[in-house]
Amino acid sequence: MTLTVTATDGAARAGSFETAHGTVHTPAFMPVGTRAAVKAVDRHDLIGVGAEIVLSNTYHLMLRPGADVIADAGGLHGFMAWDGPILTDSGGYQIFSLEPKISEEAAAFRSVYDGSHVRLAPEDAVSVQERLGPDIAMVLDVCIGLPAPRPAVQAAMERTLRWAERCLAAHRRPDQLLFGIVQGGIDDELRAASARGTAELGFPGFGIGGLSVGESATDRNRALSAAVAELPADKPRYVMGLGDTEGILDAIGRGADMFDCVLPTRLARHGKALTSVGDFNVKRAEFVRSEESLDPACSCLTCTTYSRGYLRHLVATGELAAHRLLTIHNLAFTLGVVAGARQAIAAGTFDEFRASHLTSRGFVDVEGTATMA
RNA sequence: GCCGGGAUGCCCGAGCGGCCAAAGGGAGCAGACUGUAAAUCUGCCGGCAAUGCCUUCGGAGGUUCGAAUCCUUCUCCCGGCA
Repeated sequence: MTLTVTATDGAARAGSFETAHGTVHTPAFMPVGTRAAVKAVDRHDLIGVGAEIVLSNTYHLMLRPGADVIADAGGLHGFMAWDGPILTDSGGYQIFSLEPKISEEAAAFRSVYDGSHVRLAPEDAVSVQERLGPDIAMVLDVCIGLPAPRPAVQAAMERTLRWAERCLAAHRRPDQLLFGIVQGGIDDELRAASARGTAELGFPGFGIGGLSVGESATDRNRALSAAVAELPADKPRYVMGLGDTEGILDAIGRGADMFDCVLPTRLARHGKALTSVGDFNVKRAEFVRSEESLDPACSCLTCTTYSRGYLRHLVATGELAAHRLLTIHNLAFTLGVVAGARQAIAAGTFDEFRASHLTSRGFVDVEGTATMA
């Protein structure tokens, strides 16, 4: 599998690659549907908002409803009625968020659903994902939070590399792409070594993980550059878990192609709207009688139909429609920025696009990193 | 008309002589959230020249070193009986 680069602008690039369920155009943002559902919305909403590929999760789905249930339902595509590309995370993020006991052999989790013991070895992550049937599976990596002492970061990175080999050896499905994952914290040398080692294994695509876990934007961008420099140009580079639009544009400017993040959907459920002129809490009393849309520059379902005053009311009263409507908008906003970047790269105006995005949202560029003004 | 219950901060509501500017909710305000244990969490929330002072617990008066808490009375609510 190859990423077809159709345009470049500096280090930024636009292109596409093929999966068993269709083409992914890059840069791409993937809404997160951890449990085979993007919270508060459904496939029609996702299509309406311009999502091309969605993400789901190995750990959660193997527990509920179980990989075999999903396999029997026609895989994730059949189960969740999404016939476009799907990527599943391997459970590596849960190694960070749920802090299982971890050995060279496997991660030993407690189920968040019933407390039972759950063992997840790299080979299990692969076989579960083969049963789930996403177009793209991820290797099981060891994601650690930052800041962390260098020896711990190095150990996680090296184990990730060993696990990547095991995942690759266990991988059977030819119709499924298995991406490797680069670790290494914010240490340039570790990042470079991780990227080199992962690239040598010959994956069709590469996750850059272990970022947006506590480090500064400056450090993240440096680590990103260090990783990208060692990755092949003809394979997609997926920055895992990065979702603020400033961070995404910083990463696109450094050659990243894919992103996913719960931020737009979670913020929506928490009543916060992302807009072209900055983010705000929709519940604010000042919007009680507002007839404006959330974002005058947005053409999503929510913005073309409902007023801020109405949305404020829905959020304030806890109406479930607020979750869907704000989720639709925040996804449309984020996907819109990425689509805008794609067009700007094609037009050779990526820097201007990024600069105007930062300015209107109240950010400034500090040595290549978006920083709040 | 009689008997009984009640009136607490923006709202609901605890407190029932000092540890009360007064629990707890809600509302309001602010903040967090980044490969989802998250429709979640945190802080503020009478006023001020502010390690202290001032004004608050229906109104007025009283008892007490000290009252949101006890007494008298007034007003208004609620329940029962006429």
